Amino acid sequence: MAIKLDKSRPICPQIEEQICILISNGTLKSGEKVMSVRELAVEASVNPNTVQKAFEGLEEKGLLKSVRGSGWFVGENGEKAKDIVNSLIISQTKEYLGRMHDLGLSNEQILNLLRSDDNE
Amino acid sequence: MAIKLDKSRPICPQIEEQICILISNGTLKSGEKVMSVRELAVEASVNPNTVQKAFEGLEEKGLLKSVRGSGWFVGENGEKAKDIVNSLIISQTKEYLGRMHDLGLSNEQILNLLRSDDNE
DNA sequence: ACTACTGTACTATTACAGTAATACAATTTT
DNA sequence: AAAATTGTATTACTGTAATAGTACAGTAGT
Repeated sequence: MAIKLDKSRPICPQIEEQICILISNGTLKSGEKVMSVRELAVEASVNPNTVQKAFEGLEEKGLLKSVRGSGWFVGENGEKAKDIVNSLIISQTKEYLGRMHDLGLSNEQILNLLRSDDNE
Repeated sequence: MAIKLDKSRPICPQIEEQICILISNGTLKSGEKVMSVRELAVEASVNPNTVQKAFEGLEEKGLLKSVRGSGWFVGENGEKAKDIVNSLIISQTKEYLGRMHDLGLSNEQILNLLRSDDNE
């Protein structure tokens, strides 16, 4: 379960996002146990408190549930994860398009830019 | 000179970015005087110190220059602004594509998504 | 039972961005 | 000359994110 983080952005939501992705694409399955708070903290070179907070956020969303003393487990509602990932895709795309428009690009210019980026 | 800011992100670099755009697209011309630190702070509902910091950043980049007691003026090198805007476009596009890949989208899926977003 | 692991809770500390208020210096305007 | 406006500098405060350290509670394996 590799977690890659961008240290220049808030870490907690990034952890939530990554786990959400792993659930949505089936890498983490319903009922499955996930890495412990301390374990993931070491792997991601992050403070256990930060991981704890992220897991609690995912619990509120119904993606994880905790069993005290035993561990954290993936929730039963796998579709929820896909919904969240989709909304992330949409919101981040809107944000990106807005920025590009601010920077003076038309929709067509944006598409051309992305097409050329494919060939790198 | 309208400045629109996203309060959920660091303000200082946003101000720098917006001014840079205004210079690159010719809204602000070489030698022209820009709004005063205090004036812009009021217009953008932001602290004067933050504007001051942003202007100093733009001075380092050669886009603005200050005359004590008189005001801030647009520098002579208009091409520099365009270069900076272009590098912003490229870096933010790379970042966006990276995020979308993390979220499980292929290049083709991203292009389709953006094409459909055009028709909103 | 014991040990090791787990989640949970709490306080203190650090770092950073932005705010707030004030004072001073230089130029422009009147 | 005086007043107003500008840039500049300094200090203190606030809110937030993350770290650090510690302690406690529940579970699992031996």
